[in-house]
Amino acid sequence: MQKRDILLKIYNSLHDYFGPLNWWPGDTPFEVMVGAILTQNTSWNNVEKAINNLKKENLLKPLKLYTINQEELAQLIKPSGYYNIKARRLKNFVTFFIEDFEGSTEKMFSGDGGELRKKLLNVNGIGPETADSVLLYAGRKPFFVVDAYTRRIFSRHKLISKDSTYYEIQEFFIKNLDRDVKLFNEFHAQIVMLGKTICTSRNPNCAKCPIAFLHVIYQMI
DNA sequence: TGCCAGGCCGGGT
DNA sequence: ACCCGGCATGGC
Repeated sequence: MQKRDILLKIYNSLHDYFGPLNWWPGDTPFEVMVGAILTQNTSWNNVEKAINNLKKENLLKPLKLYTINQEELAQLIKPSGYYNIKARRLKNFVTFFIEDFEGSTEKMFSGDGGELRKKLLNVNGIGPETADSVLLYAGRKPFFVVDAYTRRIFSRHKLISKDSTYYEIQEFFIKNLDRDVKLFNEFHAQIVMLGKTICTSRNPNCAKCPIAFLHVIYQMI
């Protein structure tokens, strides 16, 4: 069986099992980008609290976050953890967003995303996963997002090596899938859903994966 | 009750 | 080029 067919089968199984997930949770592309920074190594549940604090104060807008005092911002996003660092990272990103694109997502995402990705990685506090999340979920550009769940699940099932780099894992998916925004969007969401609901344990013997998913994996190896 | 969550940076080898 | 400590709240 080809890698390509394996991946597609896994995707179809997950999609059948969980149903369409319609990611990313967020009302606007700007909210998606803020969420992408706040969720770094943090559960989404905590991020929602921080985002709600910002919404409640009507601060979830580029210019508001551009002008707000960083210490005040830190207090508001406290529930999301690492709040001092994340306040600084949000400031860095919003400054970039305002000064390079006038706070316009249309301007920001006008290209194919290749140049933008490099610029995003130049913003202190934005690494490869956050950059790809921004590109895929806020900008609808076909960049596959790799996260801890992706690495854990796919290496545990021997589909990638345990110590592959971010880019090696990303290559594995991009090379073996059609470069399609909708597919990349839904696939990553399904992987996170799988990890969140039944596979959060780091125990390598974890056997709580959904039957449909396991069936596909064990059929191949 | 300790362990973990949708990473990333900076300093040290 | 890796490796590692630090960052921090809330849920189970």
